[in-house]
Formats: sequence, C-alpha cells, structure tokens
Amino acid sequence: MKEITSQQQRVLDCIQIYIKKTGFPPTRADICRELGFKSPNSAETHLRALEKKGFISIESGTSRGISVNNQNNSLSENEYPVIGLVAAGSPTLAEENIERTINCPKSFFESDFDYFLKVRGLSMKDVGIMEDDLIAVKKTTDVKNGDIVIARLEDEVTVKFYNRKSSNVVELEPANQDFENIVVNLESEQLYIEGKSVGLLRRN
Amino acid sequence: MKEITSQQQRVLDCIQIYIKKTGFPPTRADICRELGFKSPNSAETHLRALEKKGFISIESGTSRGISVNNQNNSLSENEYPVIGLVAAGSPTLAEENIERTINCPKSFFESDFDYFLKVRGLSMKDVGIMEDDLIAVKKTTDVKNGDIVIARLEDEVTVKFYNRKSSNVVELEPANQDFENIVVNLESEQLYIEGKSVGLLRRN
DNA sequence: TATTATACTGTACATATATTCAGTATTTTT
DNA sequence: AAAAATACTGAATATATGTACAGTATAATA
Repeated sequence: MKEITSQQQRVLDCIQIYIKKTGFPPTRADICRELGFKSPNSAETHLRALEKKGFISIESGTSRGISVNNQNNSLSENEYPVIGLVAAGSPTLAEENIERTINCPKSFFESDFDYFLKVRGLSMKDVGIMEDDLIAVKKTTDVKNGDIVIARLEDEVTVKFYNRKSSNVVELEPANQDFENIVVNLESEQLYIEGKSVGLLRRN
Repeated sequence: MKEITSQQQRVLDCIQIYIKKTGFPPTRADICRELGFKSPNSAETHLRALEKKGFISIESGTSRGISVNNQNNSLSENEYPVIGLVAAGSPTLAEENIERTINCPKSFFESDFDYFLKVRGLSMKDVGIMEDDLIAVKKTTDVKNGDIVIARLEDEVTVKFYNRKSSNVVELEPANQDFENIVVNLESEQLYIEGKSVGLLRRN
C-alpha cells in the first residue's frame, strides 16, 4: 500500500461518508458535488489513483462500482480464530488448530490482538481464568513482569504470569496454590513467548 | 413493518448478499440474474413491495440506489451500556448509571443481551468472576436453578447463583467461601431478578 | 364478486453514469 | 532535463440502468 496524498484522502473519506450515509457508493458526479470539483474527470483520475494504490476497487463499466478495501480498518469487525491449547509444538496458528472463528470488533480490547486461546486447566483460576475461557492473545515477545503470557516450553504451551528473575532465569507462575512455579533456565532450556493476554471472553 | 413474502425475502437476501460481496447494491438486472427472473420488471415490482413494507429504501432515479433498512439486524453491531453495580434501588438502566458504552456484535454471546454490568467485589470469584469484570446481562425473570443472576434485594444489587429451594424460598449463593448464602423468604422479602449472566468480558 | 396484492414476461426509452479525449499547470521522481 | 505523477477544466459519448407501459395469471382480501 503506497502513500496516499491529502486530496486522495479527501476523496476516500468522501466515498466512505457517502456509503455510510446512503448505503451505496457515489458516482463521479456525486464526488465532484461533495468536494467542489467541476469536471467528472477530476473524480475519475483520483479514483484511478486510489485503485492503483490499493485503497479501493473499481468494477469497470459498472455504475457506482466502487468498493473500499478496508482490510486494516480499526473500526471494522474481523474474524478471529479460536485456538485450542495445543501441545506437540505445532505452530499455534496452524489451520488444524483453529476450532472456529469469532466475529469481533478490532478495537475490542485495550490493545489489538491476534487470536483467541481456549483455556485448558485451572492453573490461573485465582485471577479468574477458568477452563474453556477464551483469552484474547496479542502475539508479541515484548512482555513485562506480571504480564499473563502464553509460553511454550519444550512441547507444552501454558498460560502463566511472567516473572524475569535474572538475565538467565524466568519464572512462570500460576495463579493457583495447587500448581508449582516453573523455573526456566534460559541457558539450558528453550522458552518461547507466543504472546500475552490482553483480555478475556467467557460465554456461558 | 408488514409481513414479508417468501419471494420478497429471497430478493431481500439477494440484495444483502450482493452488497456484502461487491460493496454496492445490485441493479434490477443483477437481481434477475441472481434469482433467475427474465424481466427487470420482476425485480422492480419486488423492490417496490419491499420499499412499501419498509424493508428497503429506494432513491428514485439513482442507479443502484437501494439501501437496506436494518434497524434490528442480528449481524450488525450495537452500542451496549456498561452499568456499575448500583445500590440504592435506582433503575438499573438509568442514564446516570451508564459509565460508558461498548461496541459489540449483537450475537456475540450464546444468547442476546442488554447491557454489561461492571462487577464489584469477589463474591463469585470461584467461578472466575473478578472485580471490574463486565458481565453480559440479559434482562429476564426467566431463570433456572444454577443460573448466575443479577438480583436486587431491598436496595442492594448482587450477582449470585440462583437456587429456588421451595415455592417460597430462594437462596442466592456466592462462589466464594468467605461469603454466606443469602436465604430469601419470598413472603416477607421482595426479590427482584434483574436478569442473568450470559457471558463475561475482561479487559486487562 | 370486485378489488387488491403477488408474481411474473417482454419491450421500450429517457437519463444516469462511466469513460475517453483534449487541454493546462504544478510537483515529484528519475 | 525529461518523464511521470498530481490536480484539475471541459466536452463528448457509448452504455448501464431505472422505470414506464402492455400483458398474463393466481391468490388473498374486502
């Protein structure tokens, strides 16, 4: 996606506002009326530029055949995959692990996120994370002490508090007296941080 | 909104699918192609009927000037109010109790719901309902034993398990050893069931 | 029983609309 | 310095499209 010019942005905004207001895209003449252009060709050339840069698609020969390519629109909804807590080191977002998808606004949690993780077990029950809860996971390795992280150790994926004790030692701490802290020596063990929890969803 | 016929429903579905697929409404000819009609007037008369019944709006003289009047579309998003757990018997959805709203798909939880309730206290912590969690509440008095209900007793609103012991006795049971069951004698006390929990949302 | 609504085919036509061509001018890139 | 992109006006045109008119037929309503 190339850069958009300020005039092209005006045209793109105009299109989106028009669709929101009327339910269908504008004609070239409509755009001219909205933005004060005097020739339909002004709109036409802007549309072509926007299409070339990937912001819109134009159906040739079709009246009002404009559609906005909003793949990364923060206001739009999106389908988020629900992943089971998988062992066996298989890549987390592999298709065979997707149980289903959930339609959810992109900016639903404080931070953006990448998928829902279905929780197995009760190791975090004291912070209210129960079996079958869906944790909204943001894929990142940028985690701080106290974050609830999705970590992979050997072939096992777990949800725990992250606590870096020293440059070489990380403790993965459960929120349940029945479970023990997992002490990871980074020199002798491989610890992958898949991401961190940014929210939780439970459906009764 | 009058009744819709099965053919009119087909046309309405066709319009919505077309918009979802292309980003703009169909022409009369498009509808004919999709549904197998041989005359554009077939589409035209159906559109007029749908307009008359209030399902769509048609902009006269405008190509593809169809917009669907989806006020209660189950696929659409909606703004849901977030209510604090208020005592003092004030009506739950009173405007002064709305902390903010959350944009959320209508069919986000198993059942439809009416508002989010912000949880105070830890009386349900053993089922993973923590302070500041948002419970999706469906307003209903149709609750079964074991449901998590939002109940008002005197001037206090609480979230508890519902357990009808007999025709005159209801127990409101916490999920936390530190709290006691609340035994309600319906003959001597007023118990209002505001609704029940159909889901939970937590934002870290 | 008459009327209205539903559900189509088929033709015709005015106009709404996309799109091309011819210019002008400024800015950015190569 | 030449070429390409940006940002327009203005006119022309083929066609995409809404929409009216003329029919036919059945079911629902008054």
